[in-house]
Amino acid sequence: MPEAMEERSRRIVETAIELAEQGGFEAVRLRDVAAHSQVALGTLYRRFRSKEELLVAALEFEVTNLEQRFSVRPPGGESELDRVMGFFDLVVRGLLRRQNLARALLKAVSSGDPELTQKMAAYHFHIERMLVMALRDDVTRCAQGKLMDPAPCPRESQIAETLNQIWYALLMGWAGGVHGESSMLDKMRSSAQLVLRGSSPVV
Amino acid sequence: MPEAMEERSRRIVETAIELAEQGGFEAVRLRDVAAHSQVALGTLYRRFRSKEELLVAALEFEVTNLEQRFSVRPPGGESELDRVMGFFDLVVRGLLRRQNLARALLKAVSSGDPELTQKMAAYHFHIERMLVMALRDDVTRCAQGKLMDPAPCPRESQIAETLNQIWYALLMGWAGGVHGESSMLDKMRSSAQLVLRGSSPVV
DNA sequence: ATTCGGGCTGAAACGTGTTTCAATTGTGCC
DNA sequence: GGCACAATTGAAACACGTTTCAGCCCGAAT
Repeated sequence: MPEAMEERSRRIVETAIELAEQGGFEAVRLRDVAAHSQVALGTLYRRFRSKEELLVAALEFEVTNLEQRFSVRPPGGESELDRVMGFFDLVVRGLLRRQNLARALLKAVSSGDPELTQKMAAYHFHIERMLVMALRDDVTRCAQGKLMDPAPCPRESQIAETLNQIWYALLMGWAGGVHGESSMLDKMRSSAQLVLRGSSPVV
Repeated sequence: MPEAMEERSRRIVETAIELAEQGGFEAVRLRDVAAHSQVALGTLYRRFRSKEELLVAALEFEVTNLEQRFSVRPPGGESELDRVMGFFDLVVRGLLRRQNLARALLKAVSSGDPELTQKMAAYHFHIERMLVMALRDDVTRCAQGKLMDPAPCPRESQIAETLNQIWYALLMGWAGGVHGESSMLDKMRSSAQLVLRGSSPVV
C-alpha cells in the first residue's frame, strides 16, 4: 500500500481487512479493530474519520495489490475485447478469493459520502489506467512494477470510462446477489463487445 | 405505491419520503417516521424489515411516479440516441427537484442487502422497459397509463441493460459529488452514443 | 532537567437502527 | 356477550458508529 503510511495506521487497515475477510462489513466493528490493532478507539478516529474511510483505505491497499498482479501478468489476447476481459477475469479471481472483503469494500465505496469523492476518483483512475493498457496491449511500467501514465487518447478514455461504469454496476449487482460471478462476466463481455464495436475507428 | 398497500404502510412510506426530501438519508430517523405516521416503532418494523427496505418501498413509489410522467409525455426525437437521452433528461428533472430524496434512495439501494435483491431486480426491469420503449419510439400503454410489456428483442434488451448499468454508475457518481447533473448527462450521452453505434444492425 | 504540546489512552456517553416484551386493542367467530 | 388470535402499542434494552474528555506519555525546545 501507498508510500507514506505510518506503522499504526497500517496495522489498523490490515486489521480491518482481516475482519472484513472473515465476516464482511458488519464484522468490522471499530471497537474490535482498535483492540486488535492495539490502539485506542480515539486513535483510530484520529486517523480515519469514519468506518467508510477506513475501508476505502483498505481498498487503496487492495488496488495496489491488483496493479501488482496486473503488471506482472498482463492479460494477453488477440483482440481488445479479449484483453479487456482478461483484466476483468483477473479482478474476479481476486474477488472470489475473498468475497466477504470484496462486498465490504463495495459497500463502503457506495456509501455516497461526499468526503470520499476524491479517493473514489483516484480509484477509478487506477482502474481506467489498467483498462487503457489492456486495450493497447502495452503495459508500461516504472520502477517496482508501478504503472506509468499511459496518456490515453480520447477514444481510449471514453472506452475505459464506459467500461468502468458498466463494471461498477455489475459489481454492485454481484454484491447484492443479483447475479453470480460467471453471469457477471458474461454480461460484462457482451457489454464490452457493444462498447468496443461502437468505438471502432471509422472504417 | 403499487396497488395493494394498506393505509398504515402507505402513511409510513409517505412520511419517510417527506423526511428524506427535507434532510436526506440520515434525516429519516425511524423513531420520527413512526411518530409522524402515528404508529409504534414495532409496527413499522412489522411492515418493513429495515430502514433500507422502507426506502426501497419509497423508491417503488417514485418509480411508479416516473412511469406516469414517462407515459404522459414520452420523450420524442429523431434518433434512438435522442429519445434515450430524452428519458434520462426526464429522470434528471425528477432528481433535481428533490435531490435529498434522490440521494437517500440511492444510498438505500446500494446497501448491498441481499434481502432487497428482488426489489432491485424489479426496479431495473421498470427502467429497462422504459428504455426499450424510448428506443422504439413506441410507448404502449394499458389502462391508467400503466405500461405494457414491450417484449424486447435481444438487441433491445442488451442495449437497455447496458445503458441502465452505465446510468446507475453515473448516478452513484452524482450522489457522491463526483460530477454535477450536467456533466452526468454529458457522460451519459457519450456512453449511449458508443453503445448505440456498437449495436446498430449490421449495415 | 524542566517545560510544553501534541498525540495516545481508557472510559464513558450519545444517537440511532434494531429487537424484545408485556399489556392493550381490535376483529371475526361461536 | 364472550372468546381466541393477531396486530398494535409503549417502553425498555441492545449494538455499534461516533464523540468527548481527563489524564498520561513522550519527544522537542529551552
